[in-house]
Amino acid sequence: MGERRPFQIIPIRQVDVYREVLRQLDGLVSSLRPGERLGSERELAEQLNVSRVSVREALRALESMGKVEIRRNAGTYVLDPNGSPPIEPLRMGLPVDARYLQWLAELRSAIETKVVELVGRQKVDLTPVWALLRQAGDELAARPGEDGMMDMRFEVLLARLAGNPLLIQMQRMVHRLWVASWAEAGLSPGDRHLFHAEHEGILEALEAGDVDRAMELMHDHVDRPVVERTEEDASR
Amino acid sequence: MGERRPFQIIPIRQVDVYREVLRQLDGLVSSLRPGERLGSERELAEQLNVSRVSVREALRALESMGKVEIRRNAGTYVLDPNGSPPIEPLRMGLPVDARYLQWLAELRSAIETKVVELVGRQKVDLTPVWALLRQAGDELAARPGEDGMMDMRFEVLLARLAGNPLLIQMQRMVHRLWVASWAEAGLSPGDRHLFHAEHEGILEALEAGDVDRAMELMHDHVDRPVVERTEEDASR
DNA sequence: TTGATCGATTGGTCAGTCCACATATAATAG
DNA sequence: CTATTATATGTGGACTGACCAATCGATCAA
Repeated sequence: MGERRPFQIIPIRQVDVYREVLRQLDGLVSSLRPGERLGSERELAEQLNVSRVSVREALRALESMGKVEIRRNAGTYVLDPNGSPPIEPLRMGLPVDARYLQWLAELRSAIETKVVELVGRQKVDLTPVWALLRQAGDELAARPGEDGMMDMRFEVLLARLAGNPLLIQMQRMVHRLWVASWAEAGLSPGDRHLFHAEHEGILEALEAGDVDRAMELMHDHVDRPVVERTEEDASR
Repeated sequence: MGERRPFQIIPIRQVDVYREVLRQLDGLVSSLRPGERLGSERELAEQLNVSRVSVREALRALESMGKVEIRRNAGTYVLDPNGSPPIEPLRMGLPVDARYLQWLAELRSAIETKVVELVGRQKVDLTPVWALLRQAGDELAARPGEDGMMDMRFEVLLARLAGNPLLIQMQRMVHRLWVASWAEAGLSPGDRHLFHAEHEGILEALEAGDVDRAMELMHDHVDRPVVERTEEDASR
């Protein structure tokens, strides 16, 4: 090659088609409301001037991110960003054993006590919680066997009153992990009558303005020793 | 159609190729160690007896889940499952303002106080933390301007001592959110000398066995009022 | 030994094709 | 007219075969 270079050689802008498609479709999804339908794969491909394959790969990525739902023969639809967050990032593929359940309980306790603290400090109106609790008491008397997810509903409502969306989201993740893990371990959810009584105790402490006591009660309510224990947990 | 039906018609089991490929590749990834290479797309496709397209879609999903890294012209490699978890599920696209930073601080406080509590209750050896703190003090004296991520390193080490992987993972997520948010808001990280002193205070309380005081110190250390405030935060 | 070259491999992308299923529309039997 | 049945169309799912650009090694020449 000669040393004279009459033309300035500029590297061609290498667009990573897939990334770009993902970026644009992600933006499109954000601009749409939950339930709305994206164009068909063929439409999107044509508008973006890329092949259907690239669109499909991007949609798969969005799907695995939980942002979008792909319905066979029906189209792709935007999901509610507040709907059940993924728990894989937290789970980390750890085996569900007694130790794991203890870790989970500690996590729950960290969050729930914070919720109680925030609710207590802000002196919010607790009437809806009392209403929920009373309804739960009626259900408990009528159908003692039913599950009803009372524990969950109580704490979700409380977290909502705390007014911290990040805390709510985190609670959602931990709760999902919680139910999944207990189901996987095949353990019973516990004494619902005891739970109900403890809920009342926490609420009463909150109403009385005794935040510290409410936090302590919540801590004991959530972070109790796991009944079934494996062999290596003999100590302590 | 006649009412006589000599043949029993059984619906053919329609396997969803993509799901099945994803399932199997996910299992393969779990069985491999971080850094290991999956077979080439063509190999995997042949082994699974599916097309390259299906393999690629599954790999994209695994990639967006952070389980795998696809390197152009080089292959697909298993990622460290402990490496920086995704923060999208927590972030929820919320705007970063003073309120948001307050929420984040509350989340941090929930986790960090729990960490302190666990460390305190287990009476673990705090020598490595002291070592870290001393080193940080030296750095602080030598290069006061440097960042060094001390706050982070201190709390990560403490969380490790607490021995709860779920808590550690959650802390990772919140920390990533924390640094990202403060950077986005364009705020200064704060008085590093003060932080250092507070770290020492927390450690001293832990060493003295005063768990409650350590928790309180950590709470105040993390959940302090945000300096810059927006207009609508006049109240309170 | 050093440097250039060639070829095989790999992920990225594409066009085109076929399939199964769903929905809406049109045709038909009652 | 109604109700049922064909039919047409659109959708995501999957496959094939091909080409590209970058990378890495081996081979070959200076």
